[in-house]
Amino acid sequence: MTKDVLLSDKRQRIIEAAVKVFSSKGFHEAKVEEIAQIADVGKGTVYEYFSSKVELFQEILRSGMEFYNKNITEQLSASISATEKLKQVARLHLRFILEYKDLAKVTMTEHAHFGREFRSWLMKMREEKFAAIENIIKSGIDRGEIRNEVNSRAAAMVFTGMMGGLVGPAVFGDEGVQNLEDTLEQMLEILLKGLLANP
Amino acid sequence: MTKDVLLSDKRQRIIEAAVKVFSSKGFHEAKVEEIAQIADVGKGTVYEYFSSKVELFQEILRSGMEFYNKNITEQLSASISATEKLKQVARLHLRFILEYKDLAKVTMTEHAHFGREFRSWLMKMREEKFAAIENIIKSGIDRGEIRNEVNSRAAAMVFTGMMGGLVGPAVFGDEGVQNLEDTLEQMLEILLKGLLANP
Amino acid sequence: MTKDVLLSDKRQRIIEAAVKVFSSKGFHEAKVEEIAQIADVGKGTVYEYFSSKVELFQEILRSGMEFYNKNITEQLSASISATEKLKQVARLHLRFILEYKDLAKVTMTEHAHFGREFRSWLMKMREEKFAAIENIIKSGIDRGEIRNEVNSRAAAMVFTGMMGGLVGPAVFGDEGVQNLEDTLEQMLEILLKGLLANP
Amino acid sequence: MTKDVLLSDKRQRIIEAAVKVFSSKGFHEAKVEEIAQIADVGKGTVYEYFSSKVELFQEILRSGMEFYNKNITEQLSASISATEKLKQVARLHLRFILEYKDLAKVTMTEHAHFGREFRSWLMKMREEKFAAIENIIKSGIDRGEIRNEVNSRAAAMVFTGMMGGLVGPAVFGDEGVQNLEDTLEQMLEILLKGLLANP
DNA sequence: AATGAATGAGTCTTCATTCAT
DNA sequence: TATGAATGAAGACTCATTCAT
Repeated sequence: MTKDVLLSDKRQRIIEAAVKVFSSKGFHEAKVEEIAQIADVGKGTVYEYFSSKVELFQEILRSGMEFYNKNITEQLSASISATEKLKQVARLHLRFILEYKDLAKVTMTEHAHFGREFRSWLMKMREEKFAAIENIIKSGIDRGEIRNEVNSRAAAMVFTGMMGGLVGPAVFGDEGVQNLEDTLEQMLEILLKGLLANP
Repeated sequence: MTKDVLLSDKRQRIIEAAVKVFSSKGFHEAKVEEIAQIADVGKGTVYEYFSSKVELFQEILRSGMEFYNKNITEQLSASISATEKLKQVARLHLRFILEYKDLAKVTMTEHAHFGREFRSWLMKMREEKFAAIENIIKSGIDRGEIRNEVNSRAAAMVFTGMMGGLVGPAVFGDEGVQNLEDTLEQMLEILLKGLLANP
Repeated sequence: MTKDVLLSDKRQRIIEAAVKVFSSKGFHEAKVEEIAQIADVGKGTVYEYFSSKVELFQEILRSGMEFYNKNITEQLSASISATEKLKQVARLHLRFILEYKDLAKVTMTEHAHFGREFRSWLMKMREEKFAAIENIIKSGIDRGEIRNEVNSRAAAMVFTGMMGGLVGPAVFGDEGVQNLEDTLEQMLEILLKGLLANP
Repeated sequence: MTKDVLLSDKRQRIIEAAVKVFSSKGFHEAKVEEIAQIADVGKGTVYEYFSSKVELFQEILRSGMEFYNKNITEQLSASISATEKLKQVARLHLRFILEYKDLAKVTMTEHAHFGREFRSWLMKMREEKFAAIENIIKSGIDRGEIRNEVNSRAAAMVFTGMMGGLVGPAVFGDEGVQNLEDTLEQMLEILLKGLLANP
């Protein structure tokens, strides 16, 4: 019992330390030794839990994405209008990113080092998220909420791009961006005006 | 003269090779030796023109941005409506990115390694571009083209984010994204509907 | 009692596992963990019985040599001619090697790692074996069985070398060497023809 | 010119240093850094000439064997009796081993680390040497020099084993073995007495 | 100016050994 | 006694950079 807790504790500490270091330095500048130090474990211990630096990075991405998905999915109300759904997703997304800035940063950086296999997994993940947004929009069109002329793919792209445009600077900027929630509402107002049949 | 030409020829070849390699491998996986080989110069020659690998990377970013700015600025008609200006900027941007995919890729990747100085230069650059967009929108509001209620900063963010959402996959995706120009028009239709006073 | 048995059982299992692993991988490529796994004990347990990997290796050599000596000595008839003794030693040696191939392999490999102390113990062991052969030959000369002109040291060297030439490939070769016993008889025929006064 | 000389000079120095270190410590205990130090080059320079530590070791084996073969082959008189040929090979072998003790030591040690490919090349090499000896013996039998009853394979094995029995201790023994040449003659006397039809 | 051989600082990774349980 | 999680010393290897030619 105690052991299990300790074990996962150590694993968790390594992950958290890695998120910190990867997010501030990027994959290559991150040193395994520094991660170990911050996690307060021996260098070798990192390799007890992860077979390599790459595997540690990928594991962070993997579990980070899952965590994100669970987080968003669980909180998303089921039976509301498409308009409200888009608003909710946007707000949850922003809140998540701000809450887990470092994790978000890791997720957004260089993925050059990985095998084709992992890269295509990553792409698939993104496509799934994109498809979810597109589906919300499609259902909005079906329900007459959103204008008929709207191309769902283009609309989803505006939505995801818009979110990226908002959180990107927030995550990478040295100084904290202020009033993000207000800005988000204003962005949503514009987007929805562009989408809706009867704004 | 001939010499000068040869020299700058070499410098140019190094830059082009570096763009190729940096874009396909990222900064750290790019090897100076490979760049030299592709440029068909000796490894030492790279250091005749650039004091370090980092400086070469930064120079590419620097000149790439200048090139982008000149390219867009020069082609942008002066006396047209805000609506047309936004459309033009979007189209020119897309065309530029597709034309200089590799350069774009380099511009979009990891900047973790650089000193505060360079990073803030990069931020300033982006802010300038952002401000230009915001100014177009402001003038649109002033001229009554764009709705009064629109927050210019939020609108500019939607615009830039939207562009990022469009070209990101185009640049990083393995398979070429089709119909980008069509998609752009549909995205613009949505955005402008959201912005304009009398769409 | 039961405990003692269990303990020595464990010790024995570790030795047997170690022989297997050392013989197939050599000292350095052999991992303590693998030995422990094959012995079906914990990694730490190995260190309950042997103070280090080197000590385990040396213990195998030590006990292996003792085992060999006892094996040969016990089976060697006392009152027979030198000729017959040489034949017997040769046959017993071959049989032992084939029976304990892995152990033999361990005995025959790299001893570079050990302290001077252990290396000289090893040398002493070999010299003793060599001396035993030489004594058989000397007695053969004394009894008129073997030619007067024969140099006993040289003869012993031919004998031991010959045995090495026979079993070396048998132990290290990937494919099992066939007809080793026949070949040994033919080798003995040659050697004895060379040694004996009245072949 | 100068450059070529320098280059091969460095490569040669690395090989010689490696022979020294590999022979005294074995493959695993040999450190690349020590080899570099003894060769008086930087650690990285070793990797300019050899792609890995293993490759360096294999190259030594490869070129060492070739050197040995050339050395023996070139000096071996063509048109002499089988008896004289065996004597000559034995003497040349001994002389070579004593001259290149360290190289010989390397050749005789652990080959566990290598891929199947290299190991079978090594086996082939040995088989060729063995076959050469066997052929000398066969021709001796054909010419009536050597007894009809002699099994050529067994005889070749006695010969090669005998040589191993002589040079092994000479190479690995801490103290120089004396009178090796005398001992060899006495061994040859025994062997030839055992082989020849009319000794 | 151009080159590429030479270099060694810097890192990931392995694994024998320890020690708390 | 038995264990295996934890450790860090040690070492192969990489590659940006230098500098003699």
